[in-house]
Amino acid sequence: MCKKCEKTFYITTPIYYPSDKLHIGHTYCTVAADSMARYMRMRGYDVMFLTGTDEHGQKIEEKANAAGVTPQEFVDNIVAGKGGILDLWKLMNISNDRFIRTTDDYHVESIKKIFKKMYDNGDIYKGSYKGLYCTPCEAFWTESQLKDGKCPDCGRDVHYEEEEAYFFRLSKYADRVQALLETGDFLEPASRVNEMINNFIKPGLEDLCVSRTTFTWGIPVDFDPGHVVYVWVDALSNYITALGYMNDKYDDFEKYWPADVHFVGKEIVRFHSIIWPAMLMSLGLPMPKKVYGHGWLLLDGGKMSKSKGNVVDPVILAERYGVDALRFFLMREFPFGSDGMFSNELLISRINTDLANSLGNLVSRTVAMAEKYFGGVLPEEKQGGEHDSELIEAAGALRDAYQEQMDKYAFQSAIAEVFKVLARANKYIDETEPWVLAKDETKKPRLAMVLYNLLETIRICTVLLTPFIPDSCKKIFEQIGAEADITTWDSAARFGKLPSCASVNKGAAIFPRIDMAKELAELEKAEEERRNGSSAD
RNA sequence: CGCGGGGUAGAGCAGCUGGUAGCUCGUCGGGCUCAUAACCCGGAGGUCGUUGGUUCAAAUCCUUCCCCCGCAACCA
Repeated sequence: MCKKCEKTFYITTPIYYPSDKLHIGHTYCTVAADSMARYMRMRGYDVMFLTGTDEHGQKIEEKANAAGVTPQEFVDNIVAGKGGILDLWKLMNISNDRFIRTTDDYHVESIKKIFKKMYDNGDIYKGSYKGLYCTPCEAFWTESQLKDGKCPDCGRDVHYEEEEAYFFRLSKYADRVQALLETGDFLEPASRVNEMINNFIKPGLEDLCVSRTTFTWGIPVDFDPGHVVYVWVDALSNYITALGYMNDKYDDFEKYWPADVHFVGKEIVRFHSIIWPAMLMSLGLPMPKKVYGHGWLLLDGGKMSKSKGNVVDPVILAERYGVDALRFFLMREFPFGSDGMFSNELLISRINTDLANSLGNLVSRTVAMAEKYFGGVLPEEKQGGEHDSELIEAAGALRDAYQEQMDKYAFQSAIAEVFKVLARANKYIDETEPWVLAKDETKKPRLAMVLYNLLETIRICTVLLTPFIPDSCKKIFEQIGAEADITTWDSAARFGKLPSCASVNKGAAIFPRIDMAKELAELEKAEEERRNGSSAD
């Protein structure tokens, strides 16, 4: 197939703000995007999976000053330094095709041109920003933000001030943005649409201030160097600059744009569903096909935040339980569109129940029986029997049910479908009682059939779990003796792909059980040490 | 009355285009012994936040109030 005829799929995560180490919430979003990307690759799509970092802005500048380094040095360390963001994604087995940093030369070059183009279009104009200003905090506040008439940050007096600034004519695009939000399934989940329309569109969209003069860590406005470009204009554009829009670094814009989906946290839905479309309208570009606002992981009912000190560190969990176990938990436990409660107890419980008991143990007992009763290679002669059809039908219908959920980004439901079939397989063992069959030489053909059916069911389930837990699935394929050509998406549609004389290779337990009580205690200690350690440097 | 989401078994959730309340975990009892103290079967446990209404029938539709969370304000 020629390059142009290939089906493409472009998926993005937000570009994260490297003012500090990333936590489990960022990991959640990135793992979701990674799982989707792997799924679409398996489906045969030419996938572009982009993630990156949003490195400009006042907060970074302040953090760098406090640390006594330049802003560039500061972000370099957090992004590319030891234990930084790149390392985290490597650890989490993230398969992104590109990684964009907003300090990359090509991006900076593009932003200047994008800003200029919008200006030339008449969509950016010079005006003045008026408001109540707190001098020590260098921040504007609105009347409603004030606490007792004082700065909500430092509690000091504020005063009225005007500052020269550039504005983007967001108001001009209000109707078109509203139409976009109201038609089709541009923004999901649907509940977010009402939120956007009621909160922002209906009250009237005001033009957006898109330049700053109070700090310098940003991309300078080409034609007015005292100003730097507002970080959101800078950041949102990453989705097109990373494809080579208005730069020479890449040349895939025509191929991949518009994006198939932007995964974003619910707090930045507004930027992606209102401001970003308006910017694209101004640039005369097509709209992304979908913005998906996922939920948050909450701790004890509250938001995870650095100031609360209740941030969950994905590195500790991945190192302790395995990357796949953590990836699996995140995708299996929470409905993607809504918030979910995170706890270590829940994590361990899920790993034990699903990965160790249901899946791992099923593989283990099946492979062990194949070794024990047949020396690891099933005989040619087989005999069907009671209970077979139900299992075969369940496994045969699984791919369609799974696909339906995946295509809706309902990862939790897709995985649940797989585990229904795994549970059916465990039940099948009880029904057919292979250990009884093994005692009767004349029943060997029946026994061989039973084990074959189990191996096939495991194979199909494992293919479908591959996007979520790729490394573990590879190990399972090795154990059940599945060659690469029967680990594909197509192969998951049909029961009976394993060679009749399937041969197995028993290995170590893929998902060992975790001792809940012991681990909870040790985890707490590890996180405690982490906190103390990081506050010291 | 700023807007949005939610309050369903001990915990976490589904059901919400109305028709005797379901899933996972936990718990209790039983079965099995191939397997990672795993697997299979069964039981107990809920007046579905509150008030009033519509209906033959309400977790589901309308209404009152209470509570939690989020957004608005650069935390995924």
